[in-house]
Amino acid sequence: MRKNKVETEQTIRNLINIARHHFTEYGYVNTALEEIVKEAGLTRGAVYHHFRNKKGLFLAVFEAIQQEIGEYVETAAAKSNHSWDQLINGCQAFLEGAAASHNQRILLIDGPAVLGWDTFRKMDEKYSMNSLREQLQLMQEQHLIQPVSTEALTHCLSGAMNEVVLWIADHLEQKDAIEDAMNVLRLLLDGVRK
Amino acid sequence: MRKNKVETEQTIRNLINIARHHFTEYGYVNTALEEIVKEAGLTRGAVYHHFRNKKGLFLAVFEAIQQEIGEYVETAAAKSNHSWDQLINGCQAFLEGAAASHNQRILLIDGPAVLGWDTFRKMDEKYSMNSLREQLQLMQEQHLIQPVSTEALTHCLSGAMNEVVLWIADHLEQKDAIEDAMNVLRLLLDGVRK
DNA sequence: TTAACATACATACAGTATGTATGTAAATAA
DNA sequence: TTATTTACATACATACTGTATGTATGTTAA
Repeated sequence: MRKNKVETEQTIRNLINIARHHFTEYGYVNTALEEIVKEAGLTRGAVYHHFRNKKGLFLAVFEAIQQEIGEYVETAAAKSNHSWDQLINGCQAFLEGAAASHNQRILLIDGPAVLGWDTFRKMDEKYSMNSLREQLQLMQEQHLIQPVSTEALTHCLSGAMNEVVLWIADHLEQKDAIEDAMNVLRLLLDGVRK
Repeated sequence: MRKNKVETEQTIRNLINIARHHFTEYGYVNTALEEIVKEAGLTRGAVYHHFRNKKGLFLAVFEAIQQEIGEYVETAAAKSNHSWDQLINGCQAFLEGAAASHNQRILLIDGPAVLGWDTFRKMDEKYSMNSLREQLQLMQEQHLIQPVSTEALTHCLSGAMNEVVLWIADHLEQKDAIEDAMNVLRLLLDGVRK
C-alpha cells in the first residue's frame, strides 16, 4: 500500500488538481474536503497527512495558479526589448491568464478572505505584483515614467487589473473585453509616461 | 419582554453595530454569532428572527458601511462645480472613507468572498461604483475624457482605488499614503483626459 | 535478513458552528 | 376581550473541521 517518492508526488499533484476544480467551481467554503478525497479515491486522512489543513491545501492550489500566470506574464514580457512594450505585454498576458478558466475566484475572491490579507499580500508580492513593481522601478530609473511613489503606482495598477479581470470574466466575448480594458490601461499609463 | 417598534429598531441597529465591530476585528469566519448576541444580551434566536442567516447580518453591516462612505463621497464631490474636481474630490473622499476604521476588511476582503461575486458586484454598483460610473459617463459626454469604454474605465479606477486603499491601510501615517496615492491617481487620470 | 523505524494513509471521535423547529410571553389588532 | 402577531428563547439536527490513533507497507542498518 505504501507508495514510493514518485507515486507520492503524483498523489499530491492529483489532490491539488482536484481541489483546484472544486474551489474554482464551488468556492472555498462550499467545498468539503470529503468531496475532494472521494474523487481522488482517498480519505481525509490523506489530506491532513500531506497538508497542514484545509487552508494549506488551498494555499497549494493558490500558489500553483499564481506561478502558472507568473510564467505566462514573464514569457509575454520577454518578447520585447523595450521597457514600455514589456509592461504592456505583461499587462495583457496577466489579463488573459487571470481571466482564464475561472482562476479569478481562487486568486481574487477567495484568496484574500481565506488566506487573510497578510498572507495573500505576501503571495501576491512573491508572484504577480513583484515583477510588476520591478518593471516599474526599472522604468523609473530609466526616466520613462514620472517621479511618483512606485509602491502606490504598483498597487494602483495591480488593483486596476485585478478588478478589470473580474469584469472581463463576466463577458462571453472575453477577447473584446480584454481589448477594451487594454485601451483604458494604455491611456492610464500614458498619464504617468514621461 | 416583547418590545415595541422603536425598541425593536434599536435592537436591530445595535446588533448591526456589534456585528460590525466583530467582523472588522476578527473577520467573518472567525466571528461566531454567539459572540455577537452575547454582547447584545440576546440569543441567536434574535438574529435568526431579524435576519435570514449569518450572511444576512453581514450584508446589513456591509450595506451600512457602503452607504456611509457613499454619502461621504457625494458630499465631497458636491463641493465643486467642475466635473474634473468633483471626480478628484470624490476619489480622495473614497480613499479616506474606505481606509478609515478598518472598513476595508468588510468591504474589500470578506465582502466578495462572503456575499459571492454577483451579490458583491450588485452592492458595489448600487453604492460606490455607480456614482463613479455616472460621473465618468457625464464627463465623457462633456468631452472631458477620451472616448474609451466607460465600463472598463470605471472598473479600472474602482479597482485601483480598492487596492490602494488596502495599501494605505497598511501605513501608520495614512495621510501621507493617501497623498502618494492621489498623486498617482491624478497622473493616471491625466492619461484619459482630453 | 531481520529488527527498528518512517511513510501513507484509514478510522473514529471530539469540538464547534450554523440553521431550524418549536415554544412562549407580551403587544397590537379585531 | 379575544385573536393574532411579534420578538425572542430553547432544544436539537446537521455539517464540517481537526486530531488522535491504528495499521499496513516500504526502507535502512546491524
